[in-house]
Amino acid sequence: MRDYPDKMLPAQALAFQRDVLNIVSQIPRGHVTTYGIIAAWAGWPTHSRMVGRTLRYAPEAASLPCHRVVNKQGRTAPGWSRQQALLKEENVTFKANGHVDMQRHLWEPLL
DNA sequence: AATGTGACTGACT
DNA sequence: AAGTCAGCCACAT
Repeated sequence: MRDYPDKMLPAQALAFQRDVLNIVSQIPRGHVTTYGIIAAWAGWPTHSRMVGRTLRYAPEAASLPCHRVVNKQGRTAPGWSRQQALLKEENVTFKANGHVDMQRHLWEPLL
């Protein structure tokens, strides 16, 4: 199983995974970011789905605040109901439709 | 080789 | 607000 795009050279793949995990680790408490933003920041703007894969299979996922990653609509990960509870614990607010209030909590990496 | 399935996104209705 | 559809990729069947 690989957690990175086919077209990447091994060195790029390592950088991609490193960047993804690094960004996730930087998301401030009470904020969220999106798969697309992470992918773009890592230099592969069309690989938002790969970010999801990388997080899903990341061994050290338990030590990362990966619950602070949602899709652009503010939807939480399917099949992971606990994610919403974790976010609510840090005062992240949800809209009536069950989506994160992105307007208020979206965070983007700087530089 | 072909098709279906996602921790996705954007542009439509 | 909620669906649908087309791109998007790696993987499983």
